[in-house]
Amino acid sequence: MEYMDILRQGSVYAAEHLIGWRLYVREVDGSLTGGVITETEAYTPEDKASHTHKGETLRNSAMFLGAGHVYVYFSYGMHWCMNLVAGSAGSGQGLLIRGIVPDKGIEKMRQRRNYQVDKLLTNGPGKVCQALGVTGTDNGALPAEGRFILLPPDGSLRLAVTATPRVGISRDTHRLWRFVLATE
DNA sequence: AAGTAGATGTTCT
DNA sequence: GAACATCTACTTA
Repeated sequence: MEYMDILRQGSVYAAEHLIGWRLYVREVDGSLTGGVITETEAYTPEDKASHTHKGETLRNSAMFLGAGHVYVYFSYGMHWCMNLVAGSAGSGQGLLIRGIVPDKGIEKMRQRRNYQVDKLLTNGPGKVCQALGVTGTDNGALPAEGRFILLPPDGSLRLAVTATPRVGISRDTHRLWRFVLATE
């Protein structure tokens, strides 16, 4: 399946089924930086923890652009976090990229992350954006425009996906909308 | 190994 | 003012 077909199914479906896919950013020199998506969280308008729960605002407007767009927001006054927008235009749903395992451009990520040990490079949503160089200027972008690239899982990988409660929220904590890749 | 505090800006009450 | 889809450094055991 194409990644767009997965995103169009909605954020919960996409958050689960994009685990194992590879997310890359194209650098200005043309090289790729990124890796395997290992952790995601889904958000929908019905969900009280979602930025879109109270409708469209200036900050969250990219979440209403429809499947395939990128929503980047500024978190806790310090960090950028990126989502892939899912569902149809106007539906206001997306999935937060919480973690990847780098497999391209690792040296660039180490520099951007101030030479953290590799295990800590991209194991959190703020860390992912810092390592990939994603900021507010990427808000509203489309992968089709070439800066973001999504590739299917490496066929040799055995994918075991686990659903858990989401991290860092205080409302609608009962939803099992965090998905992690359990490697074996 | 586990817990706490501090940084810091935007959004909402 | 308070809360916040976070991260790091520093404490205590």
